[in-house]
Amino acid sequence: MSQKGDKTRQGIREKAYRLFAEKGFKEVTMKDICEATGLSRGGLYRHYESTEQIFLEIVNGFSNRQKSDVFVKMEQHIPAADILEELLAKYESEMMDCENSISLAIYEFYSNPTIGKEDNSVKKQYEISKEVWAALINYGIGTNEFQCVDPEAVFHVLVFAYQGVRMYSRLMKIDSEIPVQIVGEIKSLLLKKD
Amino acid sequence: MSQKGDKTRQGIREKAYRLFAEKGFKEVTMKDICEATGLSRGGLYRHYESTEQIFLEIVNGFSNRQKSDVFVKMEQHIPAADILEELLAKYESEMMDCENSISLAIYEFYSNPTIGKEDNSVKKQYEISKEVWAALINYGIGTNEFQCVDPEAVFHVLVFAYQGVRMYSRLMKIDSEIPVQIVGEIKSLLLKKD
DNA sequence: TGACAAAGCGACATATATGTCGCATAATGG
DNA sequence: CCATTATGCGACATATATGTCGCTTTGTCA
Repeated sequence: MSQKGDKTRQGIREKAYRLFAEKGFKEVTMKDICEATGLSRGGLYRHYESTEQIFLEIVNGFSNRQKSDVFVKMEQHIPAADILEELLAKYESEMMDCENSISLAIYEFYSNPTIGKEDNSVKKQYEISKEVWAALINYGIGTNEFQCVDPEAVFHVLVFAYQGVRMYSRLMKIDSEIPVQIVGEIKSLLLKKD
Repeated sequence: MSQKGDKTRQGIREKAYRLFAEKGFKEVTMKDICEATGLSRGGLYRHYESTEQIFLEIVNGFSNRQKSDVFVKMEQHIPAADILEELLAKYESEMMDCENSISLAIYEFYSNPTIGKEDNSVKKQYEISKEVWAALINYGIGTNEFQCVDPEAVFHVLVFAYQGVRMYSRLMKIDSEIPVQIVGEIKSLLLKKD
């Protein structure tokens, strides 16, 4: 039952992801996605009825993946420092992956008064992200690897300041060392000196 | 000669500014600006031929104003701490002024591959901003009010991290204390303890 | 105040995106 | 293998934004 449809939808999401990350949400049209996937208009509309729907399915997808990743590693008793390292690396690679990151598209999507006003998927993603970080930090405090810090504060610095820095340095086309510094500061904020 | 035209153009820029700040760059159409100003299509096109042109004129306008403001105050030998306070307050009020700030629209404008690719106005604005901050910080170091810090680093933290935090806290609809904390940290980074 | 220029108007042609529909083709399961 | 359903196609109607143009109205200045 419908294996091909699933594959097509996944292909659509993958192609659309790159488009959203490169151009932002509003800049991407159904026609663009048609061209990227090789589907015709009718073919695409068969699976998704709007860019909004595609976007939301992408966004919801990867916050859930992130969540399970970290929780699985904590259950395997992998050192908190290692999980932290990996999570930061994932942020890093996501940002580097495309000319511009998907984060801005998410911001654009959510801040736009005409779209996604009653939708709370992005807020939900934020809650999930916060939950993941809080769990990791508390876990690290439990294993005596991390200092006693406020998980929420660390999360805010990371997600907000770090991504803000990334965005703006890319905007200004600066090879700024600031993002690297911030990652370093987050680590030193968390990790116990020994 | 042409006083009315100047006044109309200024009105267009003022109305358009609010639209860009609220909705981002791409979301604003010439028709929107018509409605906001009360002008007809033909009337608007008489003055500006695209939203891009209007946007650039706005952006170029206010970085130049900021520059002269700070330099005038330094010439009047106003204490560096006071100028700093005022500049931070201006950032703050600009961010609070609209539902969303113009900063995002600037980012959107510049990062969009299809627009403003060869234009360097935004980069120029960045250079001007950096120049202003560097001058202020060096001035404060000269008057022995500020500690010896790297002006560029402070600027980056301010513009990048601060605005990133602002953006994301608004995105997530959080009444975060982080922006306030960051301003506090910038001040303590700069000001000498006495 | 009258002539000329500037500003403003709205209909029109053009371009592009959306969303739909009947039909064609390909996959699936009995 | 055939019937049925899922998938894919492209033309079409609709909607919205752009940019133009001839005409009217309003300023401006000699």
